[in-house]
Amino acid sequence: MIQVQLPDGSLHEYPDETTALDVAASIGERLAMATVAAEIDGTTVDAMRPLAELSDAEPIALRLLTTRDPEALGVMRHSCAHVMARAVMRVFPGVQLAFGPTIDNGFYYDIGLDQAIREEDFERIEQEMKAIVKAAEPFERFHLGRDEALSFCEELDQGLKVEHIRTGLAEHEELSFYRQGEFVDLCRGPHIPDAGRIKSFKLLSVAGSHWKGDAAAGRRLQRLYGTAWFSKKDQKAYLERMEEARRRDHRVLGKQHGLFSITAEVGQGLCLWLPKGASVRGRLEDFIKAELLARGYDPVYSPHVGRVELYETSGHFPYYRDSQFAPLFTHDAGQLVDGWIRRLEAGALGEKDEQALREAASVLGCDTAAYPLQGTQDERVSFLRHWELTQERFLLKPMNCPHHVQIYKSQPRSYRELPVRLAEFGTVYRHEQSGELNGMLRVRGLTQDDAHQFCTADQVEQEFRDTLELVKFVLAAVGLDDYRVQLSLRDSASDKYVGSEENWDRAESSLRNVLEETGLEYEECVGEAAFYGPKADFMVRDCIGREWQLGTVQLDYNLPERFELEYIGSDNRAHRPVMIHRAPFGSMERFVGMLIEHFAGAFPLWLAPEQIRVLPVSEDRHAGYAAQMNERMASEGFRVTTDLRSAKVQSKIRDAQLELIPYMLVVGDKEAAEGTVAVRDRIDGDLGMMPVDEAIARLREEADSRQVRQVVKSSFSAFEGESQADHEY
RNA sequence: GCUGCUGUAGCUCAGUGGUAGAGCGCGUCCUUGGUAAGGACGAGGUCAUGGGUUCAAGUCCCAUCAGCAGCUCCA
Repeated sequence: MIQVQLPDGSLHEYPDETTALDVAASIGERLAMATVAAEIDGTTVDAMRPLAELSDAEPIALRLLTTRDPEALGVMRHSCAHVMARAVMRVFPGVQLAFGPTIDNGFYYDIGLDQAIREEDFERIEQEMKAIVKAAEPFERFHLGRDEALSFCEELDQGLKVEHIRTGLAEHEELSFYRQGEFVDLCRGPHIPDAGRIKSFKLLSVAGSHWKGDAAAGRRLQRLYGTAWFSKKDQKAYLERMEEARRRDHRVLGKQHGLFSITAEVGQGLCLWLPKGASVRGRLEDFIKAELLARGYDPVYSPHVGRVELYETSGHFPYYRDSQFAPLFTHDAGQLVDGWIRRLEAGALGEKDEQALREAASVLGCDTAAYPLQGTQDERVSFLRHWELTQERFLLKPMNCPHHVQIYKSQPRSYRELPVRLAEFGTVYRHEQSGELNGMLRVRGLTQDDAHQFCTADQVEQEFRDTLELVKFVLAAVGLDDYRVQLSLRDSASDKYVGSEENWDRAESSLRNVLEETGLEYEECVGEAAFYGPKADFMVRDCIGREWQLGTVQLDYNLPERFELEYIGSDNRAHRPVMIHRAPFGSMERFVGMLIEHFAGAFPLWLAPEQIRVLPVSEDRHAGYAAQMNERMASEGFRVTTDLRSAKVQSKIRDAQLELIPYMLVVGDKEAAEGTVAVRDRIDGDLGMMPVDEAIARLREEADSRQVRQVVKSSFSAFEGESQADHEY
């Protein structure tokens, strides 16, 4: 007999072979039906395995995982991945199984297959999956020793599994498998008792991947993504959420509403801010700038390029070379010599090529007569470097700090003027891998809302507190109030960090103190800090629950050292300041991209590129009064246009609604006669006629208080079918 | 960067090796209207680019460029 303790504390006795499923059945049939897996000693396990096999504890603390538990969802999805793999093997011969894990909201399975699986094939695979689910065959676990397991996988012709046992699982003496009908997979589990527990699933996409994530090895796999749920309703809600996210895609909305443009003509990852997008950005920048001034920042400007030496000193140029635009040389031979050095250093230069480079450099005007062709690699590199140092080399700046450091150094600093806070909307260029580019969210030219604070170690805490307040204030202005902070700390066991132990301790506890004191949700990530200092990243949740990593605050003990920054302390001696990098919103590109998705393109009044549209009822009779209203609104500081097309007012309203203009002023005979306007709100519709002054007061109040109204539609039903625009925003 | 998919009018997309299409938008004209689509006519294309196969290529093949999804990366 075994003793089992349930979460309510009750103790029960069961025969030796009892499984979690048996326990559930002993409590009730419906519970057994709903039981998907079990939790013993905090780990999720198969419900169909004998409990005695899983734990030696007396009693065994058992928690049944039912369709209500999130852990159960993961188990079921993993089983669904097996079902999918089984179905794929039925449809396509010669499938090599790789890995099929659970991910957020679903699962995937990586498979090797010569033939490309296309979305058109999903239907057939899903049909097979349905048949498998309907047959509701059990998942059966069994174990094999290493040798048996290897020959078993070889028999099954699953070469990737063989390799995985040999490499990834080299230390496992015994390997577990799950059998479901004709399908057997090397797998740690756990799984659901039988396939019938999968109530709803759908294949979502297929994409390329690599064996063990190693692209260099060049072993391509196909990754099939799917989702699965315990009810059709949950799945439908999930798919609707996905659809909602897709509908908000800033790349689509940005094009539709003329906010920004990224084209091949201009260059990959290089964003053009169209007038309307520039307007939104301008409002945000003005707003942030005003805040910075109020908080004691000094705005500065710096050029878009800087001498390479700056970034060599900072250490970034060599380290991030691959993700930077190539340096600019004023000498024709610059690029050539640069490539030459890199080839030498990589040891990838043959004698013949070296001779050719020498001649070419000479043709381009670099005197290589004294080049030590017979010398060591170091001697040759140093000859070239010496020449390079006599040349001007520039870099499109990949970050603003070196320039700001130079501004700090432009005069001697006293402790009395600290902290020095230098702020700039600084545009930087990074040559991101082409596959990483994504609309405005990942670009190659971006403008950071950057600032560098130079302060003493005891000022760090206050500076961090101020930055948090700034972030809070600005995020509130755009209706974002759900965010958390990821605090990255050092791993005290490692010695890769610069800066004194004492400074780190002090800084880390300062950051933690401030976070505690603000009551912000935060998590500590030990070992995630940069080598030069701890950092705090802001994770913001938008109105449909997606999390965005926006800004960051980073302490830096490295650059002050490398650039030999100093200030004169009260003791009349030189001290090294601490430097704080902070870009609370990351980049304007990313922030505005996120806002487009957050607002689904419908910006609040204070940010809307076009705030008001005047709609004359009759184009020829009311054009004069409309022009008068337009002028009045413009003189009150609103961004306003007038729709002078000879269309019906209904049609003009429809267009303005679809263009997400916050307010429409309908003007006709009545309004012209009485000096009023009929106000239509994008959200609430017709507000009726009112005196112009009242309309102005109302809109001004909304804009000045930066009110954010109706960020998200509560119901998704409006998006179904063709009538998607009905009363939408 | 790697893998897969895609590239046709300003936008969204049809298009079977044999004459280039639709809806929306745009222009002109008619219409002058009261809170989500008035009507007629019209313009608009080197089918991403460059090669190839073929009597014939938007369609098939190769390369390049770009986009999308994923992988890998992100100071």
